[in-house]
Amino acid sequence: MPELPEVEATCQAIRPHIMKRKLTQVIVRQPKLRWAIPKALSEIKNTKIIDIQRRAKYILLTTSKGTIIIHLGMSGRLRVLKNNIPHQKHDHVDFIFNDGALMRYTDPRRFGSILFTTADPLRYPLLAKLGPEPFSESFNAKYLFEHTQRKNIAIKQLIMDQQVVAGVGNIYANEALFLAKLSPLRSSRLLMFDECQRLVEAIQEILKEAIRQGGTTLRDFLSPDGKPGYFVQKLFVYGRENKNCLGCHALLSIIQLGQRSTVFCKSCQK
DNA sequence: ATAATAACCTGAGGGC
DNA sequence: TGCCCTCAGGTTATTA
Repeated sequence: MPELPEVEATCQAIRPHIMKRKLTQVIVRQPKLRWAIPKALSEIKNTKIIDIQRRAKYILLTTSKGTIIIHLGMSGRLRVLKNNIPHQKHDHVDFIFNDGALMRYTDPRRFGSILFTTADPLRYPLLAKLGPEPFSESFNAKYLFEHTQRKNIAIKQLIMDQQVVAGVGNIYANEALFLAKLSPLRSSRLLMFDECQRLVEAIQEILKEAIRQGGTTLRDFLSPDGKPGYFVQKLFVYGRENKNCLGCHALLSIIQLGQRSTVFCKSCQK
């Protein structure tokens, strides 16, 4: 899926097309996503989109009647198209606007979700316990250091925990650890304060650069305007197992860590 | 309470 | 071509 930068890119791309527009109809062809799409969403009509925000990997569409919460899962995608474009196999939901535009949710694996709440979306159970945004002031070395002390797990798994910091997924966890010269296997409790400082900075830098580039292109991520993201050209380790480390030329290792592929340089990352 | 693992799905790609 | 296997941007539920 889309990790934070891809979700951010999605928000930026759909914003000019749907901001302040009137949503006239929501067509749900396949309600079975990660959770069933609530019926209230299909009943929405003539609702203005007031704001488009991102929280962690969630997209929040604020409307005059409540908030639509969208998560793209592993393979989800949102695009804005002209109306009347025929739907294909995995085009599960269409959001139709009064100006003829159509925002289409496509998701082959259906790990994503589309939810709706009339209450504060940040209090919604799935969002309530999320950790700080990586660019917020509360995500800093002291904060991360405290979390490394609380649990004893591999540092990679710690930074992928959405309750520790929101938005870091498998690609950017690998990349950030390379940038910080830290082994993904390091026990969190053994991190020094200055290593936490480095890691915080690495996470921020890698995400910032990825956002600047418009996200990463892998199998099926295209930003909603149809352009691919370009970050893949800048990946140091992800997907480069058994290739040469771009720092020292040693062969990059690949291991499984918490069921996720983990690529790193045994020589550069300690 | 914490940590590992199973589960939810479909499609792509490799080996034979 | 086709079958079988493994793997893929995530996160929750279940088990130990």
